[in-house]
Amino acid sequence: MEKTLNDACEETCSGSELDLAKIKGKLISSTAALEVADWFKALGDPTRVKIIHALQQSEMCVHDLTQVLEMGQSAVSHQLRLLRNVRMVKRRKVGKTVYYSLDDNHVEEIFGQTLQHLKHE
Amino acid sequence: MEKTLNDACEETCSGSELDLAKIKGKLISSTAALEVADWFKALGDPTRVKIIHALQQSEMCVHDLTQVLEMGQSAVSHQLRLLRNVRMVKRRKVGKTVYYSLDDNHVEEIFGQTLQHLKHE
DNA sequence: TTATTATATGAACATATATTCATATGTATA
DNA sequence: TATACATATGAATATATGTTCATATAATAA
Repeated sequence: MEKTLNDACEETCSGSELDLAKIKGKLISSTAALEVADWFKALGDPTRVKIIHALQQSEMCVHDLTQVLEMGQSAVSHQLRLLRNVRMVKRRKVGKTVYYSLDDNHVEEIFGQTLQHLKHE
Repeated sequence: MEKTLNDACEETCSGSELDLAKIKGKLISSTAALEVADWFKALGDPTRVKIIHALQQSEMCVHDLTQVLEMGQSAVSHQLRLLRNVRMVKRRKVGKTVYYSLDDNHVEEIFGQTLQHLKHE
């Protein structure tokens, strides 16, 4: 009798040791994985990392951010929108100017922990 | 005397309130921002989120991961390489099969905290 | 050696993403 | 009202990224 690829592998690499069905059942759902990924993705760009880091120091208007980051107003604005979409930052309007600040304590925690982590290795 | 764009804005949106030069001086460097971004970027894809989540349950060989994730071997292998590059996972070879496991306690912490965080909002 | 199995990897392709440009929107001021 | 200013946004473009396909590598067994 022919063995299928799966049968063969289950014998060798895991079959007897792991209950794949059980692990598969416990695995995070695709939609949840997407949500989590989108959240981390927001921190996965150097411009946005800088924005978060800057706003950790102080609330700032868009123009200030363009000065601090040395980037175009449009680019900064686009990234702020993305960060707003995942609720990492919020805005406060005063006349013509819009002040941005962090809107998620969790981000500050994670961010600080990760900075420390990456420094120490 | 003409006012430049900057002069004008400094008066209105921040000039008197924030010392931009000081904030700029404290801002994370571009290379550090890139490192941090790359680290978070590794968690910014649903497939890799699933891999991390699965390995949190148990060490597993590549073939097991393909079964649990219901994905092609090549795709899984490529993503594992990426996770290895940022040292989130490590491998252990036994004969033909390669067992992967988490290689970063920090990842587990961050990951768990974020799952909780996203569930609660 | 030859065949089989487990994993890795380069190339190709499709999709996603970041920045720029031009312009729109909203607000204050002359 | 007309003008200037601060920010937002759609379109375009270049680059990055994820998956697939074909194949390479490494280890084992026949």
